[in-house]
Amino acid sequence: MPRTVDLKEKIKELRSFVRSERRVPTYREMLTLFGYRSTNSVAGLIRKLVEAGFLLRDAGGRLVATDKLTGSVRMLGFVQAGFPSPAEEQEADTLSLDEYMIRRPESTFMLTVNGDSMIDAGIQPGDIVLVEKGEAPRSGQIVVAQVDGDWTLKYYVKDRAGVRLDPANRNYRFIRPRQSLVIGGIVRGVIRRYE
Amino acid sequence: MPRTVDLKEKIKELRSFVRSERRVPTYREMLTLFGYRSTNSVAGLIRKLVEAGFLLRDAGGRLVATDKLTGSVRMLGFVQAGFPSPAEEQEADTLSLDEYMIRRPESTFMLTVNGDSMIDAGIQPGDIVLVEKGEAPRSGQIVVAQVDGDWTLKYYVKDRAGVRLDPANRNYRFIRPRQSLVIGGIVRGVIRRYE
DNA sequence: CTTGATACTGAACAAATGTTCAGTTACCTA
DNA sequence: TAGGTAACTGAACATTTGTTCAGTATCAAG
Repeated sequence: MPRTVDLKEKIKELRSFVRSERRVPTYREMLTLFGYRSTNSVAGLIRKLVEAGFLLRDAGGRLVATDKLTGSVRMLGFVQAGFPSPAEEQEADTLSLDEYMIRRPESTFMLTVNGDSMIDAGIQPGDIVLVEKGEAPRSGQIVVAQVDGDWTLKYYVKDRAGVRLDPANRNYRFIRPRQSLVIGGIVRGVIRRYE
Repeated sequence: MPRTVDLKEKIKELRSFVRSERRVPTYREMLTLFGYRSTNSVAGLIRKLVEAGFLLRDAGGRLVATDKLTGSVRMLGFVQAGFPSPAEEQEADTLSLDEYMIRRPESTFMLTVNGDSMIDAGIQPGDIVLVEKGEAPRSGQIVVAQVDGDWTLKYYVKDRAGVRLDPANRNYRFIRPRQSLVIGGIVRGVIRRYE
């Protein structure tokens, strides 16, 4: 068997470049980045990186970085499963939070939550909800809705009497719209930042 | 006063291109994208987009898309403040969840939570915590820690008796490490996806 | 050792790139 | 309605781009 190149180090270098420069380096830039002296060497390496799924070629043949390369966070297991070893860290593919959390960017918005009406659903004041417009809510989903003039965050529930909006807080009662109900959007995700 | 160009429509087109192609279009591509017939027109528009902060030039003079252009979600106000009008939607700048949530990508990991020991802090089973390694925790921060062999998610608290790990659940008691305490990292954020 | 497959070099090439120039067109305001 | 400023056209240019070629170096397996 002939010799094989070690991709890991190259990927690390490439990831670093793509993150800081926000673009795929040119062949000449990869020369110095990877320590080659021929652009043909770069071409060979790129072929491997495409095969491995770190880069891909668009319709025009241009190189595009994938989430596997670009993503911000390394996806790992469960808390109880322990903590990753340095070896595992290097191995783990990265993931983009944007890709993970947002299906339809054109119709998704962030809203800051105030009030504690959804606290038992794990949505606290100050949290940010990702709201997707356009689709009709199903019973049990959390929605941003305008009930009789006031905007609020509640569970959307359909029952025999019609539509009901349930809080996730025992101190509050459910609301049943009297005159108007406008669904602003469905809550697709929640994010919270500490500090 | 001479005429002025309407940037909004162009930005919309450009955002759409950058999102789908994951790169800034070339001048020739912008010709068709913006409906121009001269690359010099494109150059003029690019100058405006750079001034407006949607694009920027790196050290080598290459065009780079900013988060203002690329980001996945539109940042808006509070739930009680109402819902954005279509006009506001067009205006709002976009934001990247990765940039917003993650300071140090190299040392940040995602872990899926199981167990309900932090439920009163709004962290539910199935949620994903963003954990940052490397720094020493301060009292009151949530940490992923190995206490006497078991990995767990708790508040890190320093008191007179030493270090204590507090759950956010009245059904559980705090833990005080007997033999060993390993801090895996500090919880910098929580994300949750519905469906 | 020999064999063979792969990694890599060095040089050349056509195509595509961003920039620049002079000149024309469109529009707002006074 | 006239003037002026910015938007835009059309064409040309030097660089840079990714790709390709033939040939050498390296390494593992038999």
